[in-house]
Amino acid sequence: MLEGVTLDQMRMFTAVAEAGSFRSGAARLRRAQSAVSHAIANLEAQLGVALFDRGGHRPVLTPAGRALLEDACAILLKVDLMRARARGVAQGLELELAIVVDTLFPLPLVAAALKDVRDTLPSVRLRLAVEPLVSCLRNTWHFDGPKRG
Amino acid sequence: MLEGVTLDQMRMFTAVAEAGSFRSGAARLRRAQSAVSHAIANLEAQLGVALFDRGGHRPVLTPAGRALLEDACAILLKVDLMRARARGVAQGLELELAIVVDTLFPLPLVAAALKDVRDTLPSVRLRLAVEPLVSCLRNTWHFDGPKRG
DNA sequence: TCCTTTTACGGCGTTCGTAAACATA
DNA sequence: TATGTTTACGAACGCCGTAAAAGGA
Repeated sequence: MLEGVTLDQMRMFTAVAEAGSFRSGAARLRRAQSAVSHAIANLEAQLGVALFDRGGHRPVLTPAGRALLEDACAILLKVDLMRARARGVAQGLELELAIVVDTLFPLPLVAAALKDVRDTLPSVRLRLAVEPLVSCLRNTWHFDGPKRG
Repeated sequence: MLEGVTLDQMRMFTAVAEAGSFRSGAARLRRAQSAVSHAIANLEAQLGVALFDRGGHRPVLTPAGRALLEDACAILLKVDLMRARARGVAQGLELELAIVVDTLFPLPLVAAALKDVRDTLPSVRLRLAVEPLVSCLRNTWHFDGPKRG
């Protein structure tokens, strides 16, 4: 409690912000309201900022809260991405991203995008095909999400 | 311990990776070696990946460890940035970033970078000076890390 | 009066530290 | 043998949940 913003605190924070109240935020995380209340209070103490305005019946984000909410969301997103990459590496299952672009689409944009993907997710194997758009409908296979286990 | 990667674990992880050993990593964080050992073991269990290869006398990063280390560093960086922004907002103290670039450096790049900074950190006041590089050495002040407290 | 948040208190889990056992060059 | 990591065990700290109190509409 002396040095430490926590990922759990951020999860509580985003849940409350999205749900609109401590109660529903707590319900979303299957936690008691008191736990959420404590966590948010601690987070506010850590940051030295009031995240919510408790003036009214429902808590409403302060300007600081709005700004910091973006940070929290971005951080949680990155954590999920890290876990996802770890799962991929752990299972040895090389995720594959197959992309088919029309011959008319500006290739440099695709190249730049793929480079970003490669930098962010080195474990993902990329495959690029440039074809007239009609053939896409015949050649691409159906994709319904990653298989588990 | 069933669901939760922790920021503390990531701090331990990066400290060990940078220091080159559990012992020196622990020393850097003012913690006992056992604490670091436990934390890293838990992190590995959470991610389902071996982060270090304990074959030799010194632990060495596995390929997965190298990849995930980048994620951890990026996350910790974002957390620090969030805390910094919170401090700025809390104290009302407008942080100021003074940048001096050589006259030969392509200005559009600087402009783009400053725009990004402005988008990410609206509370930071930016100041840009374009000067011949020699004057930098006289005008910039010494920087030896963030002050604490 | 109803709904929501905060506070009090007790239990539980996790983490940390000291110290001994183990492995490697 | 010396350096460094893991394991064992005891203690402390923090978090969560139940329940009662306080604040708005």
